[in-house]
Amino acid sequence: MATTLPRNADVAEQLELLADLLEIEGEAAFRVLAYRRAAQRVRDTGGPVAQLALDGKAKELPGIGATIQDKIVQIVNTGEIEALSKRRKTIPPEVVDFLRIPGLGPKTVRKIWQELGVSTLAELKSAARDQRLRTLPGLGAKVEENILKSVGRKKKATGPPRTLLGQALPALLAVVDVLREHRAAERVSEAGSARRRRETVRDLDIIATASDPAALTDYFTKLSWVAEVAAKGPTKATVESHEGFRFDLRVVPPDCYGNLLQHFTGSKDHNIALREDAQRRGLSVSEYGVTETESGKVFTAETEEELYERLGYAFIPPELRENGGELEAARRGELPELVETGQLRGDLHTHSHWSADGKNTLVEMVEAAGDRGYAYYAITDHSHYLREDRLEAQAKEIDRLAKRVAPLKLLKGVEVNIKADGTLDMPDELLAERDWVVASIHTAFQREPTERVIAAMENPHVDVIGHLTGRKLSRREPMEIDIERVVEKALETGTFLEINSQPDRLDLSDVNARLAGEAGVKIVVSSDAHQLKALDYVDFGIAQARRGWLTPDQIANTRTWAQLRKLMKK
DNA sequence: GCCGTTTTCGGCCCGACTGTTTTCAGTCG
Repeated sequence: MATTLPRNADVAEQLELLADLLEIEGEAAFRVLAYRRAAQRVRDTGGPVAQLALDGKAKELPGIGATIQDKIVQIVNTGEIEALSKRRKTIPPEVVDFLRIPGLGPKTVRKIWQELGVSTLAELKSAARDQRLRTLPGLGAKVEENILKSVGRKKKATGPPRTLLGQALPALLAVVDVLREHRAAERVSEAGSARRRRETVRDLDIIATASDPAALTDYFTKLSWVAEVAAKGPTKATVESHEGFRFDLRVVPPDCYGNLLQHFTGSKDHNIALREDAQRRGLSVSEYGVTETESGKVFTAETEEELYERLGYAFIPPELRENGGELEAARRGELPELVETGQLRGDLHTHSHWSADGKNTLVEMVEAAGDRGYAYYAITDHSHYLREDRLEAQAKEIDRLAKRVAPLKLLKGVEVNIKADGTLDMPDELLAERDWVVASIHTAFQREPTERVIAAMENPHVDVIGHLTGRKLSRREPMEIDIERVVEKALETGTFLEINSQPDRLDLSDVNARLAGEAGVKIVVSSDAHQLKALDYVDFGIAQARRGWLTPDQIANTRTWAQLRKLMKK
């Protein structure tokens, strides 16, 4: 029954929990790692892995073998992996939560649980308060202090929340600028998941070379906005800002800046795969250089390009470094030429004061679009604010403005709502008068969203589906959209799919964007701007497209309007 | 548990920091 298949996120969650439980049991580290890797692979896969497992094809995914495939089938059949059910009976549920406390790893958790019989967070707290933890070898006052501090703060127990890239990146780049001003600083760059432009980030990573690393590290920990210094050494420090951002700084000598930047940009999975591959070739890779195991000879790189070349790869753009096949592609010289922000010729999803939630007037928005150098610009105010005479009034204003802003081509668009029953809330004859139609779901997210989207795509006037899954990062889960059926219908009908650039949407996700792109669906990158500065959000949308391996050819609005029209329905 | 231009068995990334220690295990990224 296709409708009851577990989602990839659910499968991954079970694999991760099993890994945690095995680790607490003291299982061999590599088996634990195998489950974690499999979980990550499931998360990064576009289509339903449960279906692949049923078809016996899940084991073709890297990191998933026959054993884990069987366990995924168990989830389909009984709802849970057997080995997981079994261990749940012996390990108290809250003991797993101990792992979320900073400084507590599996070894320590196991010791506390087994030797002191502590099995809930409340018991853990009182054991710390009563100074009973320090009776265990290897544990002292500091651990107790740490537990008392973290257990009280509920949020901390699950780690700091992930922040939207759209909020974190400006803060990160500002700190980078401040560090560049220091006399000891030579080169400073953002790194980590923010440099890879992941949609949300946790730690904000900065790397640097410096004439005096200790001085720069020290300066970093003493900046005025630092609320807490979590770790500090001569070449590495971690601090937390008052806003709650965690910044990591790491400093190395200038001649291995390329090695460091590559190392600290990650992802972890990319680096592990790269190092395993290097090791098979007799090379050991670290942030300081590439060492030939035999001779002990060390190769350092001032740039990432040199480093990847030394290891036998084409340069891999940061957005692709997720161990999603980029290493193999780079080895063969088959990486895609990724789309860039400057290649967008127009914005095809924008709002003005004609939408009640639009913050700027039509004139202001259009002039800003002109300043960006766009060739075309679609005004797609919400359909429900354009009832009766308002629609005509808005159209007239666009017409007047169009003459003034030529050669910028203004498109009379609309964002039409897909209603709960799958029909659109603007009649076809009015849609037909519009140059560009975005159809989106804004309500009744549980009501058969796939069927409704498919119905919308069958409408000959609908050009693109807006923010397909309706997710709001860290606020609203995506709708249960069957992406493969949507992709199939998009190809059949010639409907585009949007990458919505709003920092809390970024919808399509990177995984879905890649899936759609590979299938041949054309993607539109749009700002969905409701105010002037939101026009810049396309930078995030383009980053998302790059993370989806998309080339300019796959992005419809890298084309001229004349070229784009030829791709549209009929 | 997974995987293979040295292997279907025997390996499995690498280094920094912390706390508790007199040389290191555990944790973290």
